[in-house]
Amino acid sequence: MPELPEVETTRRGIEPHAVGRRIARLTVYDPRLRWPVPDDVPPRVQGRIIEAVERRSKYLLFRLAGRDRPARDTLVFHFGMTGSLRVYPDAPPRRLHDHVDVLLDDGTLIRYHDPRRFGAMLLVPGSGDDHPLLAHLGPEPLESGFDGDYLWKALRNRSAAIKLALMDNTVVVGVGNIYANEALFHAGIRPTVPARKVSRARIAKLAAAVRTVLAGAIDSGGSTLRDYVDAGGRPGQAQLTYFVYDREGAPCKACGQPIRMRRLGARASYYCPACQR
DNA sequence: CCGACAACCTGTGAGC
DNA sequence: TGCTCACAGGTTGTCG
Repeated sequence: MPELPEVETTRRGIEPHAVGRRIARLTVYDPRLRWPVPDDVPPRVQGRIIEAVERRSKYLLFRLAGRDRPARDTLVFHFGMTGSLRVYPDAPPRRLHDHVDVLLDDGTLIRYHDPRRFGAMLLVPGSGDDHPLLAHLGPEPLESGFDGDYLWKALRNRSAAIKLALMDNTVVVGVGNIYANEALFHAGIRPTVPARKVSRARIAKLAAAVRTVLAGAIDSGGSTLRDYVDAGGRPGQAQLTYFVYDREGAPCKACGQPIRMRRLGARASYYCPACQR
């Protein structure tokens, strides 16, 4: 499910229900996620106030106020491929693959659901900025640190295919397989080109395309291919705007040529042979 | 250092 | 109808 737009859409759906509320109870029904949820997470989280719901990369971060002393901690979720976090005014019956319930003091329930269990939930001290998962992340693509100059400098010595480099979290965060394909289409760059061979001007175009593609997908409520729903259970619409992803053989929306698919690494890569050089 | 690949899981759709 | 296989939004870890 989730690249940056889906996580951000989820964050926006949860934030108004959660900020300022106290966690009444955290229940782990099935701790088997990417890393097993430690037994001490519920007692360490219960009774604490959620001060903010933020996003870094594809991680959703609940900032928890200190219970007695002012130390803050962060409850981190990652959605893997099929994870989703939903808000319910009243708890519905549990379903298969529901893993965690976060019950708030006004009765609101936030429930984590993840069939494939590639997702994670962990409690990290403080802001978590120095945690191994978060410490080495590149810039946020929608913030000011990410622009054509930055991306050119980050890629100018990389021999890997541009699409693989764009999906590298140390270069820029949040760009997964779908939006890497889409951004490269809008920039007119073939996914297989070595990153360092792309001109500075075309890299600038790519940085702009990453931003517009991600921002547009957030506006559309994210992409729903199969599982993804937002915090209110609604599917996204961004998949309706794809130019290349999962469109092998279909005509390019710009020039009519059939879209092609190649595997790069183990990931399907889609491109227009005429528009992308 | 880098790249290639397997691994972690379940569900679904295609093909036979 | 039912079996088997390939593949799916992500990331980590290992090997060469």
